[in-house]
Amino acid sequence: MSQFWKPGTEKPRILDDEEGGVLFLSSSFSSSASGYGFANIEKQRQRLPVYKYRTAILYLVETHATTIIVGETGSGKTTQIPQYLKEAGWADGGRVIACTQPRRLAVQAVASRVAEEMSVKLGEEVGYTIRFEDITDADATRIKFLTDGVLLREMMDDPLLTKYSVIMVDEAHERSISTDILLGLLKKIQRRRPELRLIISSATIEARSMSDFFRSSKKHQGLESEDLGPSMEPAILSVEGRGFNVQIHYVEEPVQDYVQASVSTVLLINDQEPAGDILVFLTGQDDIDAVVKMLTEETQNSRKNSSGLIVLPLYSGLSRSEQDLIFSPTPRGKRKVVISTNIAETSLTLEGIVYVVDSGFSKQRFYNPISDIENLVVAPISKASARQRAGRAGRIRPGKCYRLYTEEYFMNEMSAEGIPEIQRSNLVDCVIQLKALGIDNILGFDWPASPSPEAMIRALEVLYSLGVLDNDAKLTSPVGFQVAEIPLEPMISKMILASSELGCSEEAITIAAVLSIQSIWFSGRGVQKQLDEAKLRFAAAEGDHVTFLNIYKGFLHSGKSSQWCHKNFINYHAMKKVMEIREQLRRITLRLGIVLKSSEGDMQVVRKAVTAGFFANACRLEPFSHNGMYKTIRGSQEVYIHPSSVLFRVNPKWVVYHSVVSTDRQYMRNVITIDPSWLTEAAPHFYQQQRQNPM
DNA sequence: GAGCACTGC
Repeated sequence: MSQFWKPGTEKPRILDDEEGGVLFLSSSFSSSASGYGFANIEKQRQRLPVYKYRTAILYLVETHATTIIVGETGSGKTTQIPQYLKEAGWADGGRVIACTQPRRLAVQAVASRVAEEMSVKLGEEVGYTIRFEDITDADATRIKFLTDGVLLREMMDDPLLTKYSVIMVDEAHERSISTDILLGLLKKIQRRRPELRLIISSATIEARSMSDFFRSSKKHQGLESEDLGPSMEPAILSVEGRGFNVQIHYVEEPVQDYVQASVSTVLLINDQEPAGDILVFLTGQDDIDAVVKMLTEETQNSRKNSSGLIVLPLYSGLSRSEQDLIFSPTPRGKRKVVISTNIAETSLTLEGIVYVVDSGFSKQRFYNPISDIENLVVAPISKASARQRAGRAGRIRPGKCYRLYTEEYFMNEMSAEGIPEIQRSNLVDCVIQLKALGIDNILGFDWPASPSPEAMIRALEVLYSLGVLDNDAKLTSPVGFQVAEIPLEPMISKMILASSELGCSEEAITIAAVLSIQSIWFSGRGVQKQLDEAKLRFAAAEGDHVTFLNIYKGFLHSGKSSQWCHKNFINYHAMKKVMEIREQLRRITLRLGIVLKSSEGDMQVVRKAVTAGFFANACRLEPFSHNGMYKTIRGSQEVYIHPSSVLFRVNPKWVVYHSVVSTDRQYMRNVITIDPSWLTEAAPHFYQQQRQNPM
């Protein structure tokens, strides 16, 4: 192990490689103090790296329709730029400055921070909107933070987003589906509203390609070069961050087994490096549990330094209390080692990390439009992710990042950016959203990154079979518009609409709410057996959906008690979320004129309603199958009932599923028994067509 | 016999 590492080249900053084409403005643009009160906060604000670009930013926004700001974390761009814009008058005359984030937590955190800096009450001049929470005042709010998903929803009522003068899209480098749709739509809006200003902000963006995207609107616009109005040429500005230097180490030879290599590297750091916590990036729970186990054994068996290690796993499936351990301060003389998934790359920030070990891999979603199945596979990360991971070591002082791959691999083989989510996903949600916004030519939509035509066509097919789109691929009335209005997967929305006619809409919105969250079960480690036993208490012969109804009934009966949840291995926070979504759905369905009605225990109509939404996911048990193999009716794909389902090992002949998870096999999650005659009833042409053209 | 991470009127 001693010659295992070679020190990487000393680099002044992590983000120095190949950000070609980024304009770095000279300090001659630096502005002076703005003269706003509250000396302490004002001083703090002035110390942020973004401050010296204040005048430059305002100048660029004034003169360019789109400004692209490349800035590392800690530059202060998210909190400061909206304030600069407001100070410069962009919120005068009742106009609003918007700033979008991909995550709810970030929206709340940033909004509170800005309200505090401006000494205003949150929800007045500064507000935020996320699902279930609108902390804004229609008359008073001038700076509004929101998730990009909420802004997309706002476009359904106000397609040109007329109340906003400037829209800042933050974290654009993450390239989430919502961000990409939003960018495509904002570019369209810009042609109709030349006065609208866009700021695209991002950490390690391929600024050039984003700029190309916004520039190309010019050619569509024909003659527009009157002297008035902003330049359509996007401006690019780079702002440095405030992180500390992170020294990069590479392995000399490719590692065979990154699990083993992570363990050795952690022990090596612990042996040879001064105090400071370690963060290890692996791919998933399996890897993580393996490394935790190996390190824990090492700690217990060794009389050496490694006894000072506190080893903690981190992934989203952990319970709240297990996650809280991560944030407790490291005791003196000890060293914390956090073994994490990608969750620590963007969603969670750990303080006190000085060393990062990067396996070079993460689990990523890939969608196969032919089989219509999303796969979760271990894949190499991008350079942008590698930098992001390394940056986690430089938050409190200079740190080190140990990459479990060679420098040659990083330089020559690692791709610069990850594949945008929109090219790795099922597009049903995305297509219906665009249709609802009046975008008829989906295939011709101007995307920052185009999804594959196959995926697009598959989405159109599914929506057509649901009766959401007509022969001309236009939204049907009323079903199409109603499905688009309900903020759920279209198949779930269709189930709700069908339930209205079947007289079980109360049950349907409960099922819809449960299917919309990850899991309602308590996910602790080492409680598997108790969890299985608890599940049996609610299990229904019809399947998981009916089981959810039993749980919901029990929860209500207990007075929504957290102890009841605890006793039954149900996640109380998840149940609270179910109640919130259900309440939202209740309001929406009432607005759509759906009468809420319970089937009073008749589960046959409930199963019919599920079938009406999910007929495309119908499966039949293979005759003579001894291992529970099913085949999908639509594509003859081999699938199995997931072990978490109440129908696991029961293997009824006909089922529909909610989703498939794909590991070594394709597992159906959330399964319900059906009668095959309901399929032709629910979707006659879909199943007729299937018979004629078996796929 | 098994789960990357987010998110929505």
